[in-house]
Amino acid sequence: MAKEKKSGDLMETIVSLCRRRGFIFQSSEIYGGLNGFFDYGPLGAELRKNIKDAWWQHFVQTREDIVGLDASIIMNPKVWEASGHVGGFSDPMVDCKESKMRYRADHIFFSEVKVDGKVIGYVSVMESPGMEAEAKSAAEKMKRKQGIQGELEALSLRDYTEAKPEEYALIPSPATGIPGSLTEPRDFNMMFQTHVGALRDESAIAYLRPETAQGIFANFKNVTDSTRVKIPFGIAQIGKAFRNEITPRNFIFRSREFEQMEIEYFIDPSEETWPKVYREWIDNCKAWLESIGLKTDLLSEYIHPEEKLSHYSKGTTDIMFEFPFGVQELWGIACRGNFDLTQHENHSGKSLQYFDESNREKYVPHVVEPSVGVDRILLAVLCSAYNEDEIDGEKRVVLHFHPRIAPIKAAIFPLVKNKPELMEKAQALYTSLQKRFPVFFDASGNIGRRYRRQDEVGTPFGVTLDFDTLEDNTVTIRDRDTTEQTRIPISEVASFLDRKIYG
RNA sequence: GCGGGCGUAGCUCAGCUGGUAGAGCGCAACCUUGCCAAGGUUGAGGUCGCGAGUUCGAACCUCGUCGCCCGCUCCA
Repeated sequence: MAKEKKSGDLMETIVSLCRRRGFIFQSSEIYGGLNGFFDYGPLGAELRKNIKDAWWQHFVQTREDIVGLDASIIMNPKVWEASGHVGGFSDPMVDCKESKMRYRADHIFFSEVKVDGKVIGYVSVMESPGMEAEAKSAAEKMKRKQGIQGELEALSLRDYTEAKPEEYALIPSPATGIPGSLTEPRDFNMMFQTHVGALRDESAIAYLRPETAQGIFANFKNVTDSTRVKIPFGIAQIGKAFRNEITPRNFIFRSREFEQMEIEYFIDPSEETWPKVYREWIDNCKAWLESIGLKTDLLSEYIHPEEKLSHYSKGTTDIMFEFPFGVQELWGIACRGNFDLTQHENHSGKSLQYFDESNREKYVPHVVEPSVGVDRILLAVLCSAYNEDEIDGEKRVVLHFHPRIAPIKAAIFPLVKNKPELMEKAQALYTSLQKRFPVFFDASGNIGRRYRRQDEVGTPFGVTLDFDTLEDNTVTIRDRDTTEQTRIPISEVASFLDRKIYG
């Protein structure tokens, strides 16, 4: 839920930095770009990979109860019928021709106004807790205005998707009250379509997946048959998903091609189990976000109100992040019951039951689903890390990335360029470190400038070789955040970095 | 998609009432430099988002298109 807006300036600054230093570019920019698609540059690609690796390591490789999966992007279209995406993954929209507002059709409610069985007009209201009362008072006002006596019948509110074509001209817009100013509902299916095989007819239609979750559900049986997982267990997946969003916005926050990191954590169906697991997952996800360096005070939780939940959902909580453009969803943790597996049972005709040895019971497992976007995390990481401070009165731009996810771990600097012994030694250190860490070598310009250049891309350490190095084989390590320097033997640089990065 | 604003070098911008482009920063090379964007010299980089039209002539006017920002909407 977007709350108050802050200045967009910070966002623009970050977008500009991303472009300038090679984190993120607009897709196919030389051809004018394409709305809702982005390319990750050299530093962005590293950062992205580090985020995914950190996630995979935390949630898959270091856990005994979660296994990985990498499903195909295009699947049998029946998967999307079962999941409800073919029928329901669209938002019918209506525009108000007078007020220029756009609404989701199922957010507008309307009713005919009847007095003594005679229709005297229509009222419409926006979906809200008090919409019944609001509609009733509008109906009464209409009755008074038309000077009609008699008994006002109870209103029957329906949403705008249920309006009959002949009613479009009669229903007023909630914004203006003028009948007929709304357009008819128009469908926006958000799935990208393609064709599989040479024929381009109806039978060949397929979709780019709009979420990775269904790849997990569709493989539930494969995983339980081929591994020895026991409930509770999870299946994790990182992969691209595609949604033809009506309005991609806020840089990479909502794009048309994005990457998800999802887990379906399967549990027994008892009423006691899910609330506990649900809470554990919320805490676990927050802990991971903090472990990659997101500022705790920018995180919050949003619990979806019960009346907004889908019929099958027992609860959903979003971990929110305070972006420069508002507080927005970062990570959704949803308790989806056994809806998805049951749907796939029904549509595929295959049993997706699980036999629980512990109580000799057969059931379709329930699921808790933590789902997060790589690109959203990356944006949150950038926003959280970005800072401007001052060093000796000079402004500095710095990205305070956690060393674990920083694209470059350390930069190697010979203090000056015109001393061949220094250059040689620095080169040798660089070459040896390169085998273990992404490191960067820079000998151009004065040392201060080189420090600043690395600050701006979030390199946590600067290793400088100076004249003492030639005497005693020590180097200085300069800390990005404090700018303080410590001197250590050149032979200990690798283990120093290892400790700082992996703890 | 609808409405409003915008689009000149990597960045920030200048460019008079139409006469085919400039600055600062950044970048590269060299010199200098014993630790936080120093100094000097040289240099690279723009068919003014793209495409049409008007005009003798368009960065500047008109239309279209693409993209960006804001609102409606969206939720990983």
